[in-house]
Amino acid sequence: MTEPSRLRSRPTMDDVAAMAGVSRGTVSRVLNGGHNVSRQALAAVERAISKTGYVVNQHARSLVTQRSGSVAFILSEPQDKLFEDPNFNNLLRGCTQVLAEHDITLLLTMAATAQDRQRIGRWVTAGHVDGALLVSNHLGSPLIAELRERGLPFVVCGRPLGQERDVTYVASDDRDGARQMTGYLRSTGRRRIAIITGPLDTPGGVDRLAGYREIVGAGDPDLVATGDYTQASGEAAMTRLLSQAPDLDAVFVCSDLMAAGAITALQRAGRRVPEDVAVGGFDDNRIATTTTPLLTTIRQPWARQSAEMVRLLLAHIDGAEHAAVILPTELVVRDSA
Amino acid sequence: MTEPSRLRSRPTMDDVAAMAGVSRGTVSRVLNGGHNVSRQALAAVERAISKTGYVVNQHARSLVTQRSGSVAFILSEPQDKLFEDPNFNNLLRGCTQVLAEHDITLLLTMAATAQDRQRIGRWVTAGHVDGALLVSNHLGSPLIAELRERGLPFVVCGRPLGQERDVTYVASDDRDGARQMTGYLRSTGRRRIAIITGPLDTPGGVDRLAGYREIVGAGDPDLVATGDYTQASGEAAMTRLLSQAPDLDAVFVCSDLMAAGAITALQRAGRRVPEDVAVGGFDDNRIATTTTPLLTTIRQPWARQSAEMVRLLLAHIDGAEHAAVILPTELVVRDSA
DNA sequence: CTCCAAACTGTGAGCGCTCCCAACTTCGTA
DNA sequence: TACGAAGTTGGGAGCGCTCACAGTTTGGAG
Repeated sequence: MTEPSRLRSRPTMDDVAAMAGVSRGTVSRVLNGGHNVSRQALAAVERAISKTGYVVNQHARSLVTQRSGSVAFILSEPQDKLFEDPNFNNLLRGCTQVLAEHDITLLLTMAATAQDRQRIGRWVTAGHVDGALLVSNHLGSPLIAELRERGLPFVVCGRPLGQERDVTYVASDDRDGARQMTGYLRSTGRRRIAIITGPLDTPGGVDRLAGYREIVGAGDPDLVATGDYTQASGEAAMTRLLSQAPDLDAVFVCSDLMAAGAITALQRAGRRVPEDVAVGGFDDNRIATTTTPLLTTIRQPWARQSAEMVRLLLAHIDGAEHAAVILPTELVVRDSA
Repeated sequence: MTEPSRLRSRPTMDDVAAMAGVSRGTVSRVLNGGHNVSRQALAAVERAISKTGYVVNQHARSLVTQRSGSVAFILSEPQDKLFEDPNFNNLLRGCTQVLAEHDITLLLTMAATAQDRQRIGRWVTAGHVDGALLVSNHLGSPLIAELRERGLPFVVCGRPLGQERDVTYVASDDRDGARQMTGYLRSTGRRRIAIITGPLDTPGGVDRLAGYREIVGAGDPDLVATGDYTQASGEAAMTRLLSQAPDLDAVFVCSDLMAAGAITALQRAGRRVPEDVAVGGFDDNRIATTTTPLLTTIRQPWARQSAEMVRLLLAHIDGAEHAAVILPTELVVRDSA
């Protein structure tokens, strides 16, 4: 039997203190900013730290500070979608970066099943994280209630349908974005404007549909199809629309990824984009500039979104009240409409 | 000033013990399997736990057990690639699942920059995790040396080029897979077989190229191009090959994602697949069944790969010796070759 | 009825750290 | 010369838990 490596016990503050010829207290002060420590004590401690290879024991520290120095990024979405959708990418990158500036680590966890959710609920409450960023919550997601009950600070990305009261969230103005796009399509002379929505139990699903309806009115049900934000679903939905309403001359697709799929379907059906059918997307992520033609879309401010989420979370951890932030969206005109 | 929620102190074991009318020790026993606890004590404690909403404080527990109950999944790859590549998805899902069976949480962290790596190095050593799964390591990745020095158990996914000694890793048999595919292409009568390799500082890059060369010999340098596993790079590499060697009649593309790009490039150049040019991929992930034509490829055993990685990591945490596991690959014939 | 093993329970020590307070230096100034 | 302020230092208490060990109860065998 070899000695398990984790038992080869790491140096503690006392070891460092002894080597530096100072007390534990002084070492602690050095570790926490070095205030009120003399020049030579500081130097001695730093030398001892690098000689011993000392690293603070986070569990001991957290036990007393009641802070872990990490926050969770909780995704409640089947993994496939996560990995296909560039928006998550943008959001994750943004949050990681902003948090790193505060020296806080972001931990990504996935809650695909009810069992996962339970494990994560216990996990976050056990003190592993100081707060959580909740992404991709469908209507009635039990995670919100669970976290609230457990008293963990959290911020939701997107409007938490039916649970807006007393939760902090950051959303982009989906409804207005949809209005802008639909209005733009109409302003270019299109009259049979279809829509491919996201899942109707997500804010991006219902709010963008609502914005669209504000412009076109109740409209023709044959002009409405629903996807699940994946490229394949966009393609399928477009095919469906084409058979339901062959005379459509524009389509507002509620995500760029689905729009890419829709363009594929249109072209396969022999329709020219934008001559025969104008296509508008939503998101303005990487994929919008790789389609042929380039996608006219609504820009979501991902960087601001991440920054706001982190800001609100940190504020919330420090005891701030609940807040909701709605970020403006912007029409980006390219070639597809 | 409101009271920060984290200070609204959670119930402790003593609270539970008091309510249940037992001692701290008995509560601890219940929490850790419930052995040697009388029926009524167990019931009383469980009632008290649910009434108080008690959740163990992981920091306190870890401080004494020296175990955190989580392991890190460390990705050293720019994020874009991560999110584009379905292989990571497969691997991540597999590992999460197997670890969950052991009630261990998987934490995903990304080490894109040198600064990230440093932060992660400190982070893992601070005791946040009991071990690490290292994914996508390029030649000379400093993370391996760093983790080894810090004494953290870890398992590498794929052969760690130049650092095979004393590190535990799980790889699939890249070389043999490449031999199988190249041999198959040749067996169907193809004579000008090109290759699009992965980056040559990764095991998948060099080993698959080596396998290819075992079959075709040193070959024509015009038949070799290198990509970075992204779809776009596959498309670009194929375009390059087509101009260097217009007479090629087959191409072995070292990842399915790149193969999808290559097919696009070929079709745009007016070559029929597989009639004019046969295309072989590598990975057999989701994308292989969405291309037209369906992709002939080499199956990597992702589920076994994840299971083996977790098994070895847990063993290593428990003090086992270093080990290397090579998993067999398998040819899957579909329509593209 | 006695005794011993087995089952169960309580308690103190201690994991490695931060925080606080008391004590001890220096100085500059009255 | 004396004295307070500011800077610096050491060390005790305690965060919430597990673990070892000692003590208590129970019950079956002798």
